[in-house]
Amino acid sequence: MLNNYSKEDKVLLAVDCIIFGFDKDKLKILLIKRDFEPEKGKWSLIGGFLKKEENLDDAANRVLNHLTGLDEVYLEQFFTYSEVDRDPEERTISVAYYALINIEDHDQELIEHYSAKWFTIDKIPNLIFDHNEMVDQAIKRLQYRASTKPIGFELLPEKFTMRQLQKLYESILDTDLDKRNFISKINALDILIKLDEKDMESSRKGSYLHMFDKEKYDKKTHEGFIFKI
Amino acid sequence: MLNNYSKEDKVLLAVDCIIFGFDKDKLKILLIKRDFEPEKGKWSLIGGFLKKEENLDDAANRVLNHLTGLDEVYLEQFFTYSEVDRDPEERTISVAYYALINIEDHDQELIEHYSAKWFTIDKIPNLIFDHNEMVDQAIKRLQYRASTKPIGFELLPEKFTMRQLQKLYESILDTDLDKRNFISKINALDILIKLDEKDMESSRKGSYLHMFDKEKYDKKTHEGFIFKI
DNA sequence: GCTATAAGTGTTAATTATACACTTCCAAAG
DNA sequence: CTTTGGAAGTGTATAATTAACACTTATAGC
Repeated sequence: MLNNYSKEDKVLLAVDCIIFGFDKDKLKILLIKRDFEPEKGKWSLIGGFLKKEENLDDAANRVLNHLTGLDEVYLEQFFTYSEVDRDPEERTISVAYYALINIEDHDQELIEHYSAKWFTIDKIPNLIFDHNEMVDQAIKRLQYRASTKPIGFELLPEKFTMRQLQKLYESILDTDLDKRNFISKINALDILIKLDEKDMESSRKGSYLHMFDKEKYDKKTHEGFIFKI
Repeated sequence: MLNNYSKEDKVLLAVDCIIFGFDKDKLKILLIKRDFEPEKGKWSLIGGFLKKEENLDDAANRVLNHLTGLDEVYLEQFFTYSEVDRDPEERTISVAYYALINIEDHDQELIEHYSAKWFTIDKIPNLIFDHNEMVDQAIKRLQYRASTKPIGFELLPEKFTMRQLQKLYESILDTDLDKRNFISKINALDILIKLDEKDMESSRKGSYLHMFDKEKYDKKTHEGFIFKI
């Protein structure tokens, strides 16, 4: 193809994906053992190359679906990494995304097939290339986003207890929260449905289950409501 | 070159740059009349293609320096645009940056040479491709960043009045601020140096000039201080 | 029926944000 | 010399939000 741009350099464009999951009371990310060179055998984010006929969101979804079997997952692009030597094999620019998944949902067989493993975010191993930097930035972005949009629910089962929600925010924000203050803040938002059902796993008394009321949230947002934790 | 990646598609990677300036009491951006096809003659952001031997920050700096003659300008990458047909000429992915410059500083001749023009942000014309979307997102990112980091000063001359600073934040945040509340907030931050010098342009009484005390800000930040407006 | 354990629940104090109006200064006009 | 116009500069009171804090309740398991 000959056109106005034809003398310009082309590059490989990858997407890399930080997959967050929330297990009991820990925020975790899913990593794979890389099975090809360079850096074969090292821990890595999942990634793949952008194809001609797709945009970056599509590519990130495709890559994520390969590993987890999941579709329609929350994904947010957050930064593009471009150091000249970041990949020793060949000049590659990588667009980083993070994904939020319900850790109970993904395809266990696929995970094993890729030798993937969950790591708590305070014990991330050394990763290839600039992937550790990507993880750090993904956590920062997640902290900001989770404070301003109701995306935390993506990491929880459909029905969850207030305590689970609190633990989730504590692990995302890396801080301790006061139980009473947290609950009254959440209640003031008025975007949850409290069920009659109780979760009996965590205590003898049991703990009421809640659901995120997306319709109500959308309606309130439309009327000017701003989510803030 | 033959390697593990050799069957993957390559793409053109561009950088596009939203250049913000602050003129009197208006936030503006600098646009150029595009002088090549496609979309020749239409208003556009400045941009250019990534070269083999540079990273994206370098490319953005290069592109910005071409148009303004400026160097060491505040630049932040904020999003990568990848719709398949965003550029009708050829598949091009674009990484968007915004820049903050002191509007008095740039090279007037270069601006004229490129038929560039400043537009206030509430009167942006129709731009090529997805550039209007880029501008909208740049403004949002600037609003967030200016609330959490002392980057506003990049848009002002070295010496500025409190009123200029207030007008700047008003135009960035697109809101009115109370003069007394604003000043006491800024004073509470304790990161400005008040000079004995006055600016006599704007009133008969004159208005004290201030400077951003970067050293003090860095020291305070190191000690846990968090900038917040 | 006793016990151990997490769930659930309100009030007060402290901090932060908002609302609001008059005086001062000085160049320019007369 | 006096007057005037216009922006600069300044403080307090109220409202809203956030932070600190401890006891009772429910129930499964022994």
